[in-house]
Amino acid sequence: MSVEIENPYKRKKQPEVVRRALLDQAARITLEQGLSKVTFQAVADAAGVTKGGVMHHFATKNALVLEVFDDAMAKFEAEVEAAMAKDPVSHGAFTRAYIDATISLGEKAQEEYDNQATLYVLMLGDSELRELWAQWANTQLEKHAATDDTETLCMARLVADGIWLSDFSGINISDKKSLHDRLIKMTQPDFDNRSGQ
Amino acid sequence: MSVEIENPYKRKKQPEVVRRALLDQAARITLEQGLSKVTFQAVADAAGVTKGGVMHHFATKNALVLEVFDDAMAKFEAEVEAAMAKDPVSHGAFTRAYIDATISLGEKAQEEYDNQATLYVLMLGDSELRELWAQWANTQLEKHAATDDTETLCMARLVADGIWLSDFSGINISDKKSLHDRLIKMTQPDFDNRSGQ
DNA sequence: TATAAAATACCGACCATGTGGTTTCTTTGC
DNA sequence: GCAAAGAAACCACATGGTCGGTATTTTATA
Repeated sequence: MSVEIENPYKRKKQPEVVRRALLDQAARITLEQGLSKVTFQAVADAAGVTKGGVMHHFATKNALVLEVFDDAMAKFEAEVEAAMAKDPVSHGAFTRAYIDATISLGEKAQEEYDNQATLYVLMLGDSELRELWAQWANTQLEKHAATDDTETLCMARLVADGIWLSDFSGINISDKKSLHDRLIKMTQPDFDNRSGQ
Repeated sequence: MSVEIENPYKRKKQPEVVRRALLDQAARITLEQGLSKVTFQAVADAAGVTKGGVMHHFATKNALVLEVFDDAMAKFEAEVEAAMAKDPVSHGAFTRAYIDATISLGEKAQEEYDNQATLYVLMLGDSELRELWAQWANTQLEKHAATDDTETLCMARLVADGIWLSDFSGINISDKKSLHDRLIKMTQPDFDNRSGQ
């Protein structure tokens, strides 16, 4: 029953949990305060470990940021693939999934930090990450060229990106839901035929 | 462009030229290496003055960055207004101008593209600047509500933003020119009537 | 199964460097 | 002469990174 200070070394070792926390906190700080505020100290404090602890998991800051980015990209990819799996229509399936993964409507779980925003903020601030992103995106486009290569579909994806940008910077969009529905309609197989360009 | 390095103290004093060089170099570094590399030292070196010289013009780093941003925003605004002035059609004039100011086609001067990119990179990395940008954009939207408030026009602008994003990150867009033309068509007064949504 | 050894997880003191910022001084131009 | 332009030396401090220590967990071995 003594009030002795616990020996900090005696804390339970749970590398996976700590590692996860470090990535999450680093992502949160990136989003809320910008990449420059993602310091070993800040991440360590946020995750409840010491700087040394962080550096045990991530040798350099670059490595840390890279892993945060990879993590975000993996989540994004998973989200897209999950959405595609549920889509019965093949034409435009990738585009629909991309749109839904990119645009955050009210219904989307907001409690988790915004994964897409982390992704974009990181890549826009670092040319190396930008290349990784471009590589991923271009690969995806090639992969789904058979079903998602029309100009209309490309445009729909670009609108989604634009919406994210507007949202993030705080620019008003009058009716996002309506716009979203319109985008989805644009991805229907017969859209380009039934309505003029 | 950059001020020549002559014997210190003996160089002619040209505060306006130096100031301009500082803003330009800071913008260039922002674009090429990211906001974190914009240090007094780096800007000073690039412009051929000393750190003290930079700080004579810009008391703090925030002030420097803010002025770079203001500068870029002013240039963007000027570009938009110039384009609008030349447009005989009122409906969608702002949107057309916005599109042309945002998308960099071959014919467009590199400077202007760089300016736009600087704007976005800065604001995406700093929440304070983001607010400034949102404020400007929202004001513009209000101002041109009479001529540019339809969902189609909003969408066209969002595509333009999306194109910039793709361009900047290096994602392939098959036929940008064609897309651009399509966007411009979307801004015609009778677009929403003559072709289905 | 017991135990020693090796590997891992994490702490905490330390260091070198670059940063934003201050101050003082010299030069120029009116 | 005097204010502005700019140089140059300086400072405090946060940062990325190193290093050696300590506790826990896993693995090897008997």
